[in-house]
Amino acid sequence: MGMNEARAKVFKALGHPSRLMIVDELAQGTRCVCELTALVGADISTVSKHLTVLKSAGIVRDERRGSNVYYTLSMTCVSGFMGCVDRHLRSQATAQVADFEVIAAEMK
Amino acid sequence: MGMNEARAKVFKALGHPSRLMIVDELAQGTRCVCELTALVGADISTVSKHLTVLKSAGIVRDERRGSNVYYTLSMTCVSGFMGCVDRHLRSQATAQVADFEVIAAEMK
DNA sequence: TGAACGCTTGGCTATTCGACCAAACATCAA
DNA sequence: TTGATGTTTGGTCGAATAGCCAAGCGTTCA
Repeated sequence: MGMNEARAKVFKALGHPSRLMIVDELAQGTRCVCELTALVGADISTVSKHLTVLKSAGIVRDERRGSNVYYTLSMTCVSGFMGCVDRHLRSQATAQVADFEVIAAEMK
Repeated sequence: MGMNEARAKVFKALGHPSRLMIVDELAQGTRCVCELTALVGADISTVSKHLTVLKSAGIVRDERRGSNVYYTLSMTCVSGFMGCVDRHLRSQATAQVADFEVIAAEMK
C-alpha cells in the first residue's frame, strides 16, 4: 500500500460520526466494547465493525482482558487535529452567517 | 447538520488518495483545475468532483479568474495533521517489522 | 456572433459501505 | 461440560461513492 493510500485509510476511518464518537471517548481513556456500544447506541456487531476499521487504520489498538476486549486510542494526535477542525468549522459557520446578514441587508 | 456529522464530512473528504494529493499540492499554493488535473492524472470531470467534495467540506475555496477556476487550501491546519499521521504510520510500520523479526527469530 | 477553451453537471455502471440479524468463537462460572 | 456473557464474523440488502462520457455553462478572442 502506497503512502497516500495509507494516509487516506486513516482519514476514511475517521470519516463516520459513530467512529468519531468512539475516538472522542477513547481520548478520555481505555474502554471495552460494551461501553462503546452503549455510547454509540447501535447494534454490537456494528460497533465491533467500526472498531475493526479504526484498528486496521492504526488509530486504535485492542487488548483482551478476561472476557472483555478493551480498546485504546493509539494515534493520540488525532484529538489535537479535531480541535483544529472544530475551530475552522466554527469560523466558517460565523462567516456564512455574516454573508447571510449582508444578503439580508441588501434585500431590504 | 450536527457537530459530529460536520467533522465526519471533513475526514471523509480527506479519505481519498487523489484528494490527499490535491490537498498536498494546495498546501504549496493556489492552483487551477487544469494544474490539479495534470497532477492527479484522471479525467477532468473526476477531478472537478473531488474539488466539489473538498469545497463542501470547507477544506478549500474556489475563485474564478478569467476563464480559469483557482482553488486554495482554506483549512491550513490539515498539513500539520498530515505530518502527525505520517509519523504515526511510520512508527507503526517499524513496530510491525520488529514484531515480524521476533516471529522470525522464534521460528528458527 | 461564433468557435475555442476551461470547468461543472447529469447520467450511467461497478464497487464499497453501513446497518442489522444470525451464527460462530472465546472466556468464565457453576 | 454446559450455560451465560462478551465479542467477532458471515450474509444480505439498500445507500453512497468513484469513475468515465456526454452535454451544458461561462469566458475569451477572433
